[in-house]
Amino acid sequence: MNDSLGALELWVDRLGRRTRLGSPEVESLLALAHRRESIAKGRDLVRQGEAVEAACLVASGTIGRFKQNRDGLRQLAAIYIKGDMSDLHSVVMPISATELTALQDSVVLRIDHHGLRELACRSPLVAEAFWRDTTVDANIATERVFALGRLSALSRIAHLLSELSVRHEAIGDDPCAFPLHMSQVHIAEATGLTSVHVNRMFRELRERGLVEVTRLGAVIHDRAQLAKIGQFSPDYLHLPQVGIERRAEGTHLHR
Amino acid sequence: MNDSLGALELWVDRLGRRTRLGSPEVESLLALAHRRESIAKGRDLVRQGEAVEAACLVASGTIGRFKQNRDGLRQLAAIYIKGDMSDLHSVVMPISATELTALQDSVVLRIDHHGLRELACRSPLVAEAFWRDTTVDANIATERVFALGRLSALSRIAHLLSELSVRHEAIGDDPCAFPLHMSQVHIAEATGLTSVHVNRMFRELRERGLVEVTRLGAVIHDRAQLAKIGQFSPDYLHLPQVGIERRAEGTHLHR
DNA sequence: CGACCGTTTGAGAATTCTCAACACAGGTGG
DNA sequence: CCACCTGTGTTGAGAATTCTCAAACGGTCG
Repeated sequence: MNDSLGALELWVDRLGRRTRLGSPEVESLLALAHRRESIAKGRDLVRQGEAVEAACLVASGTIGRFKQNRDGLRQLAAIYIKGDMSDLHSVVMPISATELTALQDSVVLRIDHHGLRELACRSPLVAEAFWRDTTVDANIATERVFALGRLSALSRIAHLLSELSVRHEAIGDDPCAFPLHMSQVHIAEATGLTSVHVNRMFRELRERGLVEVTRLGAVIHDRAQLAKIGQFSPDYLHLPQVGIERRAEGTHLHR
Repeated sequence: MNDSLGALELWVDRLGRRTRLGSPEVESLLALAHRRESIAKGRDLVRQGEAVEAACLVASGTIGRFKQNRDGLRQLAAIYIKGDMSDLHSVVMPISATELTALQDSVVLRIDHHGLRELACRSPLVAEAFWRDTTVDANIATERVFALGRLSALSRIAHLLSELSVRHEAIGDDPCAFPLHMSQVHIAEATGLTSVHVNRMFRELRERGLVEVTRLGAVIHDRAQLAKIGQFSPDYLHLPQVGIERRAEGTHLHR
């Protein structure tokens, strides 16, 4: 699905929407060397405390960022889908404080820090674009703090689904029917709940006619209501409608 | 204590520890123009959605970053003390997704984006230092996600106090007796609890002989035990060694 | 077929919240 | 100087949400 447009193009496109890059910069970003790598479900890309020398761009599947402690307590702190750089910040902080794990069979592109650094040093605009990209990531973390600290179980799930809906929309998927490459256990790890309770909340959402989550993905029937329950407002994602409108007028990417 | 050392010096000093800056860079950072501003308790420095043109460096008091929604639900997402830049990221993301509020009477230095940008454009090292600084901020947010999602009320509070202890230590305060310029309501807003429950947990911590929190500040009697309860390990702050180990020379504080 | 992973459901337990009341300090105006 | 008022901390009791433990089910894959 959507493989016509590569992950690198998606990522650079988004960088370019948030930062006005010149075409030489765009060219050199698109020309970044990378290694394609398949990661089986449950496998780690990066361990906690590990020093990395490349950043990971998600090409397919879903990558989760986990914070874990000795007791095995595990919290899913971020979810990355196609076109997301899961650890661009590793360029300036190579020792990972968290762990990156494939939530489903995935493909990532490893891009050496070296190349990224070089571009950033050569062009302040690129440096700015990188910094801005990781800042959006931080925004998402802050939003999650809000959700975990102040929302009920149902709302947290609604919030998460709303966010994923918008992010999928931004990469050309149907915002109301997108694949959810994660189990209910993963949703629980992301929302600070138990999988048992997540299951009950899914039922609640289903019975209210808002969302159906199956193995195949999420089908959202009432996006507005879902966003309302989840206290969700997409500003913090900085995905200006630009992307959405542009697509409406022409080539829809299929599916 | 450390009032001899200004906030700007503290901040630049920390930048320099995390990024190897040349002395011209350090000079120009220290020479950054700024406006000193007193903020009364409860007053906003920055509103949600507002476009800002300057970043705020905390000189005294405590500044909180809040995420709020229409219903008045309010979550404290970050706490800034002396020497912290509360919104360096505003340089690349001028429209604030959160709100900055003084938790106590505070003094901040407003530093125009213009000057910061200029330095970052002129020196890739400075750009890197800035990016790295905001990445630590993101690390803290991620850590908070972990605490909110996976820790009990008691642990969350222990975690927060442990973090504040280390951060105060890093700016020259006594790590076991530092001012807490926040009310129990603020602690509750930070930990996703009610102030009533925070109060009970404080009692629990007091009765266990671990911490005493009064209007004057926090007095930690058993730092190791507190860190253990809070599942706290200070790596993510990227502060340690330099400041601390210089004194203890080789001894690891926790673990 | 059997094993396994993920989902689903039930029932009781634990944590945390809500509501309510009171204490105590500091500041304000009479 | 006192009365009052507001903000903060403290405590109690019952209620609500979420967890834990336990069991069963269905699909998928070797």
